[in-house]
Amino acid sequence: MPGDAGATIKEIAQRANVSVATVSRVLNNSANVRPAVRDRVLAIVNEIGYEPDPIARSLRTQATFTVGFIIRDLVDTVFSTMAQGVDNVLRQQNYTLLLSTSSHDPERDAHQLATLRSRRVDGFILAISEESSPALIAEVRKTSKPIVLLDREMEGTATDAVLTDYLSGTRDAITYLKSLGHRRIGYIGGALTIRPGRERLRAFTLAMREAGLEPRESDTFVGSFLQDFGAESCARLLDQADPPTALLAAGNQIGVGVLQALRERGARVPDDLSLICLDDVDLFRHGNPPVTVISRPFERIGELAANRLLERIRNADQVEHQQIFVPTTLVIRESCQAVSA
Amino acid sequence: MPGDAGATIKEIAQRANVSVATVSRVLNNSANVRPAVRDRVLAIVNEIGYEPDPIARSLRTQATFTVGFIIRDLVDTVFSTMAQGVDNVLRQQNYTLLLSTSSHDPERDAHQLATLRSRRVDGFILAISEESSPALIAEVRKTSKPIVLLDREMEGTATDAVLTDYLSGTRDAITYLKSLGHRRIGYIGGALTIRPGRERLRAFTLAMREAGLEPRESDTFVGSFLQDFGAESCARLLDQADPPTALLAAGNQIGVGVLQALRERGARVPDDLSLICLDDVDLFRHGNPPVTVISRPFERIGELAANRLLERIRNADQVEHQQIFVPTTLVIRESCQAVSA
DNA sequence: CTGTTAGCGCATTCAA
DNA sequence: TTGAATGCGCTAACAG
Repeated sequence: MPGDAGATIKEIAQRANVSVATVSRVLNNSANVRPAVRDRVLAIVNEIGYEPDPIARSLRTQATFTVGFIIRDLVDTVFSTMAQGVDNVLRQQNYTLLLSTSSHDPERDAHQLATLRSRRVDGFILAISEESSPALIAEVRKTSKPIVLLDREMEGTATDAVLTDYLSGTRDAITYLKSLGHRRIGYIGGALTIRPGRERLRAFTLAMREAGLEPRESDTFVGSFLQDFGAESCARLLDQADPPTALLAAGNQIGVGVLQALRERGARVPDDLSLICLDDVDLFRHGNPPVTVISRPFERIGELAANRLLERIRNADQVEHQQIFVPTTLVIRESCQAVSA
Repeated sequence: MPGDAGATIKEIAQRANVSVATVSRVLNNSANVRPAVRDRVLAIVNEIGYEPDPIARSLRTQATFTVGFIIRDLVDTVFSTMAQGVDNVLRQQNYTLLLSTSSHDPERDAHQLATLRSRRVDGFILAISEESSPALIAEVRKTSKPIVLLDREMEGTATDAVLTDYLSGTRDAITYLKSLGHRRIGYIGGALTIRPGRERLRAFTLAMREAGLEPRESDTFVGSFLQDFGAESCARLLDQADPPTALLAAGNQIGVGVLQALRERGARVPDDLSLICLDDVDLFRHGNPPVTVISRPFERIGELAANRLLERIRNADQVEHQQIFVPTTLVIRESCQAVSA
């Protein structure tokens, strides 16, 4: 009897001897309903465990109480933890999360965005894989629903964003390394086609100069955020006749690759190379040695994005688009040491 | 003009000089429609980029092309990677994933299940945090939609399941340790209230006996899957006057806790303790030393579950409930060594 | 304060 | 092969 289909507003109305309109009113505790009637209806609702059909409701109201979230993948802890943050607030606010991954493919980003749009989600949180994909930008423009970008920037689109301030933590990292006597500091980072790639490099360069150090072109590698790139770049870095004494791996998978490369050639951290990684994940936190990292609160970032989105959904007439900045911090562990020479 | 709302079937009908019924027919390529008419309609559909409203469609058909997935959290790589697997197949089949976490709380499991049910998802994939929660069981029973359990068992519920065969890998692990000369092998595992807790312990015990070894009660710790429990148990294990020479950490977070405890007391792997962990995550794969693990294909498991669910959704009249078993394998790395004595 | 009515966009029965 | 009419379950005018 208590199958999925459930009772309808009509049955409640009959049982309570009122019209469906009245039932609807008490259900949406709107307008004026005589308390006696209200209670009577509510009693019946509870009795038969009535639940309004959100589909029918959505058809009428054009609101679905759902949020679409697109990320490149769920395997990377950084993204899945952000997703956890998003879910934390959505769940608490009775929104449902429609999650979908794009496999680092901007075409898929666009396609998933279209799909979620057709599903009439009330808003989007996007951590797309390519900021300047025309298909994607077109798709974003088609959407009239609010969008919050996660550490991304898209020119000419009306979006809010939660952005990481990489400079704060990077500056501390460079200062720290300098205090240990390091002068040559290498850098391995991802593609400049998304904000993290650009901004991390910019932060590094700026922090170096502020510290009176000039980053060398031969010590900085910019390519992809993937592990392989980290490994290759690290190998090339160390192949130099006179390699740097310290390295900033600007991406957690890059860091994994670096560790792998180091291990393969029997180089030891921090004895042979001082290492700082960006993004604090299990491997760095609990590794041997534990790796000093530039850290940011992934889960919190997801929560901020979700909160921002819900605010805008509820307050659609806002004009100003917000950018929320999240600072990074240096967490010192045991992967750096003073230069001996 | 190309807002979210979009055109309706009615507009198409007018433009094509046919009835809405006919448009609906070509859209669902059903029944008999004269080719000429069909082409005319399709042309207009393409021209104005019409997309049917899934909400309205769902209201009518009672199908939503959505799947609800409930897991305890997205932070643990094991779960988020399974979620990736689920998404892989759903996305490819034009289903949308409604994801929701329960924070290890069976009440929340039940609540989220109710929420997703009320959203009329076409089916569920569940990795709940407590198999015998009455609220949860009640909620599961209320559902007429198909359910696939992820490494869980619920008595008296009509569900399919994708189950891990822990014995295969565990047997190899014990055999391997025995071949290295180990006789005393410790075990740390999670609560017996969910299948992984029970089944891993059973596999361990069985494998030990098959190897002619008797697990000692003082060497086996069963409590929770969390890191803290792993750390505490490991400490207590090593506090023994004559501790075991090898340890099976039956859970990835437990393994993290073990590593942490080991590190804190300056114990080295594998010199002071041979270690095998269950579930292959970054920290073990790329740690120093890399940890020998019992491994299973997380992403594949998610895919299997999703495929199974879609099959059942499309073929609702199946009677037999399937259990799909996924084997585990031993991946030997560098965390075990032969006993010296 | 409450009931009647219309319609959200679509699929589907029944006639034609 | 096609069209007219009905209703999925609900909300929102509009009357009363």
